[in-house]
Amino acid sequence: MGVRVQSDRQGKTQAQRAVLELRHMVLAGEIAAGGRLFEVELSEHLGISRTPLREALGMLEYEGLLLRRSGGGYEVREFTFDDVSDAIELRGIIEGMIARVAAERGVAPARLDVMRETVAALDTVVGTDANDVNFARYSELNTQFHLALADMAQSSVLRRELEHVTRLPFAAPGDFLNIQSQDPRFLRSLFISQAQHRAVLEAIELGEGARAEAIMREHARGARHNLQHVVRTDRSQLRNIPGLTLVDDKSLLGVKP
Amino acid sequence: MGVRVQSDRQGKTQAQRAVLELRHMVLAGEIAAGGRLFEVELSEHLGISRTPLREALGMLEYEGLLLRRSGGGYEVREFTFDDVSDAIELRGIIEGMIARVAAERGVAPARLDVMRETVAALDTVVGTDANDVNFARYSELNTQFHLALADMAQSSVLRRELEHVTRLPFAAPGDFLNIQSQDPRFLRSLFISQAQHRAVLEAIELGEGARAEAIMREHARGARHNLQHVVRTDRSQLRNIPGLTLVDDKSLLGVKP
DNA sequence: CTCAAAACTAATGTATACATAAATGGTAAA
DNA sequence: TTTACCATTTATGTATACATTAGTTTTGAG
Repeated sequence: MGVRVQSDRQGKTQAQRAVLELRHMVLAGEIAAGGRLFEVELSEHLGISRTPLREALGMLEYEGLLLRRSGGGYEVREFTFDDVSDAIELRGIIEGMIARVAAERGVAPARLDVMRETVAALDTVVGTDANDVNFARYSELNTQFHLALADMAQSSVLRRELEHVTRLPFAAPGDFLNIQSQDPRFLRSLFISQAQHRAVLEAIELGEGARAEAIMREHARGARHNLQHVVRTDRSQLRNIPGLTLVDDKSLLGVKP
Repeated sequence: MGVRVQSDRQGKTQAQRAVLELRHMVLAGEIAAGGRLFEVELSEHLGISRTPLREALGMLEYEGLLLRRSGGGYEVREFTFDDVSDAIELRGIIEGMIARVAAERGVAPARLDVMRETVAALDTVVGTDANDVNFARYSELNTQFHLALADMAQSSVLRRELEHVTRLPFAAPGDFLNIQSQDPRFLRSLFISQAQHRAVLEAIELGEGARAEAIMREHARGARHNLQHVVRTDRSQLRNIPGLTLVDDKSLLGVKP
């Protein structure tokens, strides 16, 4: 799944390391949305030959960050605000299907235990007061929760598709947790989110497929709400959401305040 | 979308042509599921250097047909019966979301007209009697219908995701239309399918998002029913479904007759 | 001045050689 | 017999040179 942990930085091959570097360059705005990528220039910049660089470009195309041009070469993909919104919702749709399938087919006790432990740990982290939230730990456990969920359907097709969607910047479950906001609505959303974690675990345990699906779809809506909250009240926080620099200004301006 | 038309055969580059050839080799069973692919051997076999061959292998990994091995290199992905089933259902889930979003956001009249014409053409092709079906034309128009639907949400994220899913063999809308069956249940499924085409068009026109979504989800179920029908009554037809050679025998045997 | 064709330059696609890592086979020790 | 180690072979990763295509500039005609 699109989880950007530090250990990814030590890629095994030059191509993999180039992926990390190029991704960073794009997300940092060093190459603008719509901007072309030139192989010779980039390979010199990264100090590698064109061969692994080309491989890296292909991988980033798979991730959805780059587009192939009809005449060859790549450009950085530009997103609209709706794209961001759709990607988040799509994640919810697929996680919803995963949760339903897990509920319908049943889950091995060991896998349920993993999720139970994660949910219990999340409960301790969230606390009972908005000032009582360990954000870093929450983010970590949130990721674990979503990884555990991805495995629950025991379906390589579903896992792979979820992985594909969440490779987009802004589409992974934890991509909105870097927002620095003291607005109580934002902080309160964590409580709601955790309630949904608990609820979907219960729905799966009880074999309630439709309920599980509905909960996960609504769960993703939380990220969409947070996105809208940021756009409306504090746009400086957009820099804390990966990939938002790639969204065109026109569609951001068009978001109703 | 995963539409395999003949014009794809003339790839612009050697890498693209290698993709076509390799895909064929895998789907024809020339390389078995789980089997390794060796670059030097394949490049000699295809008469190209390793460079475009490597590019082609990467593209087929993106399609989901090949898996990357931890020590490098690729192997052909093996599927279970459930994988096939899940892929079909997942397509329905995503097409369902597309239909809902189209209904919710509205669709430009020109796009609606395209779909109206396609549905009308499908009506003439399906006829009123099971013996009165022009299969080749149906298949063509069915593809057009699904392409038109993919465009209707006007969402690059959704279109791209649908494209990704349907790149899998057996997951594209037309992948079950090569089944040669005189069983009236199979033939009748075309009538039902076409009724669903009509219904989803109407739902989108009327802005009925939930209805549109439900119809497309059920629509994909038709392909799952046809798959089960074939497995239970006439397994010789499995060769007419792309990618079924890649499904492990064990899970095929496990399908209840 | 505009447009089309030709010439030139830059970028991408491909082949090949070299470097590095993975896999295989043989041998010795427990 | 099994396991570990080492040497050899094979396969993949990378660099570089060459071939082909795309893009830009220049020139000439109407």
